[in-house]
Amino acid sequence: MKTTRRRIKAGKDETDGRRRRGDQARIAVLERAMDVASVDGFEGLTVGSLASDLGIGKSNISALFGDKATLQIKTLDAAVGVFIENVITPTQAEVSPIRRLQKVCSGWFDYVERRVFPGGCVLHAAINEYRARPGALRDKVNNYRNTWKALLERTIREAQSAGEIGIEHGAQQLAFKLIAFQAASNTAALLGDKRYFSLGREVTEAAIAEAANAGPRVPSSQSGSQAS
Amino acid sequence: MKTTRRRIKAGKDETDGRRRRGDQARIAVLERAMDVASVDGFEGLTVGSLASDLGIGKSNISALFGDKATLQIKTLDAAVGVFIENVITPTQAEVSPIRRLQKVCSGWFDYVERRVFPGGCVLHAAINEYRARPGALRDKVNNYRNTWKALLERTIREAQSAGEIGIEHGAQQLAFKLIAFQAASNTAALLGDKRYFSLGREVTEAAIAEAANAGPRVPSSQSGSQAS
DNA sequence: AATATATACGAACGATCGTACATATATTCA
DNA sequence: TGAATATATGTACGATCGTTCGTATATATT
Repeated sequence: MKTTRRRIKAGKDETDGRRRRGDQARIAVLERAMDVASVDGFEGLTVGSLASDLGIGKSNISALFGDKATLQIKTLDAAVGVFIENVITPTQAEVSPIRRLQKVCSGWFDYVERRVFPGGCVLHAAINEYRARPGALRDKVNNYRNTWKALLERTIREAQSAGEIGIEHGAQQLAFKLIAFQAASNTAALLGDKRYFSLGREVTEAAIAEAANAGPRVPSSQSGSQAS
Repeated sequence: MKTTRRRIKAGKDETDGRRRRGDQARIAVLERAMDVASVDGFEGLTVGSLASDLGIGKSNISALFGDKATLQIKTLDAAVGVFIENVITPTQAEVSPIRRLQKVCSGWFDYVERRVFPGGCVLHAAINEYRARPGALRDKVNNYRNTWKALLERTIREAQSAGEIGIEHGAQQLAFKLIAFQAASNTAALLGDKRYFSLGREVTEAAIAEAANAGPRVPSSQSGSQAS
């Protein structure tokens, strides 16, 4: 089931039986590593526990990936690939920029709610783990974050060019809000705060709808003001 | 300098020289542990590096705190104490609920910008580290998060009762937005994204001002449809 | 002065960490 | 066929992990 939920496509050398075997072994390691990293962090990855989880030897993992730093990088790349495949790719067919924006946002909430990764959004996991730690992984995470930022901002600007969103709304500002709602919803989901998670969905839709000045208000939102 | 920036008050037994000595030693350890935890996480705390940083023996730390789990808990408690002292306490004198809300929010941004902790807001650090990891620390972190949530929501409701904010605005919804802006601003600050950090300040002020329907617009953007 | 308590130190333990090395097996290529 | 390549295994190494033990020092209590 996890195998059908996501899949890393095998490498090019599908003719060479040796590399095919190795690629499948690497994929198996990465599938497990992504789940572990999303929960315990990329620094929480250990060759030993990974090997015992998969029933193989530590030295095999070392042989497949070289050293641990490479394993972490490959795991991050693979995880972002899964993120793209689950959140971004399904929305590219939509021609209307604002509807593409709506779809990619609602798709993000679905992706978290479906627990594609047991630790929630792997991008937020990586960002928060390396936000204050210099190194190659932080640079890589920062690049991925900037890519996600750019995608949202570009889509918003396209919607402005298409007249779907008034130009008086700052694209950066709306993108910031959407990213902020995602960050808070991610932790809310994992901490079991269902109310705040669904609030994240609501205010996200409302923010987009408000930018498109045909926007309906957020549904009164005053659904009983009890705290948790 | 850091010593003046924050300070853990010594224990009760100030008469007993032994306990006074031990309390100061514990404080020294915790001061360092808080900084490390805010950057490398509470799981990144190690007795060995902590001891060598402070020029003392590992066994001394063990003797002072018992085991590592206790050290982590004490570090979290101390860090939250610093958070409260820096963000919450200075605002309690303000009688107007909405101005108290404004102050506590702008105080949070100051606290992150001043790097009271080198890793940014220690509460967000802890939340993201333990969001998916069962255990005593996660429960503790969740309680602290709920306390912060409750403080914001309560202040908003008090502002509503005082007529400073219309009751048509959901207290939970506004609190969610403020917390979300904080989460995104925290990572932005630490990743060097100054633009997004200042955007966090702006949209926070705008969200509060908009709730108070006397709210001025956020400069040049976020205008148009004023909320009901 | 004698006893008790709490902090400090140093050495050592078993466990796990990442890594290296020698070796075996599977697959390809000449 | 034999040589070359890539994956797999097992063992071992040094480093660091958290923790324990015995002991020394400082302070308090009697």
